[in-house]
Amino acid sequence: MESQDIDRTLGLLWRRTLGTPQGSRGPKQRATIDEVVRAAIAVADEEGLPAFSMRKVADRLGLKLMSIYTYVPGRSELIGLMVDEVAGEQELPPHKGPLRQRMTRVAEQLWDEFHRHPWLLQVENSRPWIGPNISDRYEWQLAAIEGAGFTDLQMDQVVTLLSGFTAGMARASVDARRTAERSGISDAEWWEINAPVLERVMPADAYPVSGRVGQAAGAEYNAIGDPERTFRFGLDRILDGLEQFLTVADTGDHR
Amino acid sequence: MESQDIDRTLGLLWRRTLGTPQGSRGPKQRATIDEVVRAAIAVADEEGLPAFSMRKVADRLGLKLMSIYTYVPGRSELIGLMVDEVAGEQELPPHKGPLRQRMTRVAEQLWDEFHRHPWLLQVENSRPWIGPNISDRYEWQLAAIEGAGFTDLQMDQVVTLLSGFTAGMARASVDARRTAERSGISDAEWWEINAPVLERVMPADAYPVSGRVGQAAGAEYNAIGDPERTFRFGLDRILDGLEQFLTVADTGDHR
DNA sequence: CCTAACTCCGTATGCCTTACGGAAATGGTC
DNA sequence: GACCATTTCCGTAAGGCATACGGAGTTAGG
Repeated sequence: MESQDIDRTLGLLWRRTLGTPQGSRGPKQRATIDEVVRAAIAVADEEGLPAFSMRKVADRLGLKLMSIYTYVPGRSELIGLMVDEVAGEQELPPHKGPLRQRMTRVAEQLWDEFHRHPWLLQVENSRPWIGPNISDRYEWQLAAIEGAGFTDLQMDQVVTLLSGFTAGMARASVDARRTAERSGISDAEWWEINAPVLERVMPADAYPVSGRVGQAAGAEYNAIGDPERTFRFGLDRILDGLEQFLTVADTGDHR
Repeated sequence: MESQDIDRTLGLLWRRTLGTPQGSRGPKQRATIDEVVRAAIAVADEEGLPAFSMRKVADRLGLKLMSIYTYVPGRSELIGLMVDEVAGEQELPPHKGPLRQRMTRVAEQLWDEFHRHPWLLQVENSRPWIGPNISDRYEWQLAAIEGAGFTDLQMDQVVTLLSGFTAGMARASVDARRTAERSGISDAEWWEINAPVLERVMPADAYPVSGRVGQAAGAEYNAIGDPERTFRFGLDRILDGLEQFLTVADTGDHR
């Protein structure tokens, strides 16, 4: 990655603040950066990130492949723009109500976003771009727990805890949904093929606990698991733990 | 995906149980499936999953590209074999000690595995393969909390909670490490390029809470965050929440 | 000894990103 | 009004990828 690309991408991320630096000479662009980003998001929404390609973005805009590179430096930078863009879709209303409700909203908001744009879970962000919507949301997430009794350091850890957990559960949920919708071989067919081998290879007594638990899960919901319910269960436990942490800190056990 | 590929891959996964069905006619294979899987893991360990290719696996074994396809049906099936293989690296010792310690070990084991094989976090498992090592580990994870007072359904949810959370935190940790080791542009250079733009675009008063929290984090550790410490903090809160759940259930408040 | 079955692999197809350079359009400047 | 620097759009090509197909050579069962 070239340093000028970093500069350029930052400029694109903050384009609403910085304005679009239009060199005035040449022909007008036939599309706008916003259209490119929106088209890219549409492609990713429909086909997922592995099938997302520069060509498909170009096709959707009636442009030819290489023209896209006059709008964005490359594929990974475009994905950075997409991530910040969808982070701006949700409102960040002023926080009110008790702490637990606020934290719940933080988690739920991410949960919804991951389900609206499942490809977010496939983004490699070894060097995350710092864009306006990401920044606003982080500020909003921290504000949700401001004044609750956490230290500054702990505030960051709490937000990371909620985000990380939610991402993990959303991944399971989205994978399950993808599996159900999978073209090619249906879920039923897949199990039909798996069953004879697995029965042969997994005798009943080899997996006593998993066998029992799997049966309970299969009886309760009609699938391997119910991701939404698992998300709720885990979130409740985490919130319990956080509240307890604040109580204990309050009575002086925790510095 | 063809149904015969599913069958074949299941056979490969459970090859130690089922034995290797050797058609006896033709020439002997020059390598073994285990060698292929081990070579593939080595490639992924060194270069990550995006750079992982069938050609590199072949090169490492002194075979030509297309020969790999006589061992495994394709790339995604090979990855399935790799996942199960590394799941078998860790011992699953009998559980002892208090519940909290047992659950900690479950989380720590995954934490370690993700750090030993960071590419695990990049695997798309919309249809997860059920292999022997995955199955054994799941049984072991459930056994860790067997008899603690959870219902069968809740046992699955607890394991999912611990796994999902750990994966989320490990992702942050691994990404941070990758960033630090990134070739091309160093972390320092990256911030040097970012800083002037961000200062211009993020005035001090626009992000009061993030600004304060970011400063606290920067002062405490020398980076954006300390993933290991965040993992510990979150895990402790989760374990608190789970213990509290059991206590409350015990006194009859929860059905 | 013959031949079915199997391994190894060369070739080709059709994706992908992106470097490079050319043609055409546009607006500022003389 | 003419010129030209700048910019857009895009054709081409290089180099990567997975994998379908078929051929050559090897092996063991009949």
